[in-house]
Amino acid sequence: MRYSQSTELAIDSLLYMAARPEASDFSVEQVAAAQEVSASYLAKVFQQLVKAGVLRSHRGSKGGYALGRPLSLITLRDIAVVFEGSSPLYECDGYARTCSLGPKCLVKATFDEAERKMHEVLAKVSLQDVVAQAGQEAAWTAAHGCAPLPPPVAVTQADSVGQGGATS
Amino acid sequence: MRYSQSTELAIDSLLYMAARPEASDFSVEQVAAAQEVSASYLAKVFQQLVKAGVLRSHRGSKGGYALGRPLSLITLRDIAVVFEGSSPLYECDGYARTCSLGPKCLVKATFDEAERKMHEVLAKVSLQDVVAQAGQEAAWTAAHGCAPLPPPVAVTQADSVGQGGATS
DNA sequence: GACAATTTGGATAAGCAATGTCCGCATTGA
DNA sequence: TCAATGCGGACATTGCTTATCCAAATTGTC
Ligand code: SF4
Ligand code: SF4
Repeated sequence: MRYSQSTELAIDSLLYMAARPEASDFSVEQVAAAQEVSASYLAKVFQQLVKAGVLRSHRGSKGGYALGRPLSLITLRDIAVVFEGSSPLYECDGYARTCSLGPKCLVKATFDEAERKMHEVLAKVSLQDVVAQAGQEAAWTAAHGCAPLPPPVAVTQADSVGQGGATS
Repeated sequence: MRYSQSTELAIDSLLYMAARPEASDFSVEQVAAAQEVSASYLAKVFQQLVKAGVLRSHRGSKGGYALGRPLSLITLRDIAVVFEGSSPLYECDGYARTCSLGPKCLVKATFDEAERKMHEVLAKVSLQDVVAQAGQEAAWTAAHGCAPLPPPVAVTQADSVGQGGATS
């Protein structure tokens, strides 16, 4: 059991956009390049986020994606449920087969409670909390000489290089 | 994201054995028949439980499986980790790619905390708790005329209220 | 209005882990 | 010895996730 890559990619992408409050429309291409994933795939992820209301899309030329709500109203839980679904993690399959215990069963009740507690934690942290903490972190790491995030809003031109043999 | 069928099958099977404390060795065939699954598959599940110490196996003629520990020392968490693994649900893939934040990142920290809380709940409930609650449940449902579990040995013989008619 | 940029949705392939089965071997009690 | 049983490996099947491509729709700009 593991969170899908789509969930992690969505969070990182939203965080990328959240860290650049000045820009209003991000193209899939731009974000995909920053996250080092294919635009094809990220496009699908964004579509799901639009359907969920987390992103707003703007079609046509000069179009792109923007956050659909204030940062403080987008929690980690909101993003997770888009890709992981909201049906219970523990399905209680045996109930349909051999077991005649139902929702009253302590097994099912415990797993549901565990899942609820998990969601409770995720719902308490919004993207705003994350960027705020990242900002403090940035100040700390800057004092030690490492770059905490790809430089904000500084990416404009100067990307005519880069496509050569990357690895090895 | 969902718990694997193996996890649910394991729990139901262990519960089946736990409800019959007199029998000491259960063959795969017997349990598989009760759970209405193939013996082939259940055998694989049991092998993993043996490796984890939850079950003890007894090879050879008259062999079978028995619980490896007292009921009170087998928690739902113990069973879950056998099939779901213990690595974090949120892998933080972007960390390896583009993100330079690490374990200090609030995203990762929050998901880890959520998972920890979840495990905390699961670790608090043992098989003993489940069978005890099922016993109480049995008394309650018996008064209403339904069969809560395939009649184990621990049922009071005081009242024989129409246990005959099984479902069609 | 033509054009370019961009999202949308469908179709679909590739990859991978979970599911499910089979069979020969090892072990053990009778 | 023999039968019953678990063990472990190999394998087939299935379904979901990942990933790509393309035609269509939309929209700003010239
Ligand atoms: S035991 Fe509890 S969890 Fe397992 S099948 Fe019966 S009801 Fe569902
Ligand atoms: S943002 Fe946090 S979670 Fe996402 S990759 Fe960077 S460190 Fe891992």
